[in-house]
Amino acid sequence: MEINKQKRLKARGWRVGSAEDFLGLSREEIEYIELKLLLGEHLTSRRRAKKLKQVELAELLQSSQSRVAKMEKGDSTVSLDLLIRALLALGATRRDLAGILSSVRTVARRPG
Amino acid sequence: MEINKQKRLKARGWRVGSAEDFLGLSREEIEYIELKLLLGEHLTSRRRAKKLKQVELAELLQSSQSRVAKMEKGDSTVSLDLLIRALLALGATRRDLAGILSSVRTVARRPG
DNA sequence: CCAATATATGCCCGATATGACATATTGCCA
DNA sequence: TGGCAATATGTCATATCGGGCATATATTGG
Repeated sequence: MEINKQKRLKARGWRVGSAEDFLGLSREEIEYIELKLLLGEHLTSRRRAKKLKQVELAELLQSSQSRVAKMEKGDSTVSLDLLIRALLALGATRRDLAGILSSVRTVARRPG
Repeated sequence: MEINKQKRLKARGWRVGSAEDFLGLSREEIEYIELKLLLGEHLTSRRRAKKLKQVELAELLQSSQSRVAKMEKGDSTVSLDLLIRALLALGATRRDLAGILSSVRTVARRPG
């Protein structure tokens, strides 16, 4: 687990601090978080592909711009449910979702 | 969409009745429900593969037998979140999940 | 066919996610 | 650099989810 990932996760609300340090996260927890980030990233690209702004997608989903922003960022207050329903609403099929899940998340990495 | 599926879905709490008939469900709604059923079925088989009873899995998940039963049946009060976390807790990886999603659900069918 | 065991269903109430709003931050282009 | 559009973040009330219990219904072994 590299430093960059740690930063990205710690950045948002993931209760990682205090007693239980980051490295104390169990495999499931990590996979779960990765899942969210992954789905969020794909939501962004699907939205962009349709030339929609967050506000417009929000309208489509009967939600709000702020919530869409949180979805795309994998905020801790957003459920997989919402994320998946959003993707479905943008036309993704079950197989598309499968493709997303099996894809490898590319994390920006500093040279060296 | 065959009769069997309709029955299975209507059986549980899916608000399908009254005004909006089953056929009125949108593609997303259908995919969403299928997703749950699919994940639920795989949860059952993973649990069985580990020779666990629902009570035992419940304990593992810090949940209750009744909730596990509902997960496995794709009850409407169960979120994808819970289902996926349960699968992760049983050792499934993101790729495993992807495999599940892309699999085709086999529905029992009467001969003839 | 009967117990015993496993699973399913219904309900309640406390926990958490959600939409909405206000506001801050970023990104873009002249 | 300024100014505007887009996105991000914080907070709150309400709606929905989740654990737990009671009980009904399967399923299994004798």
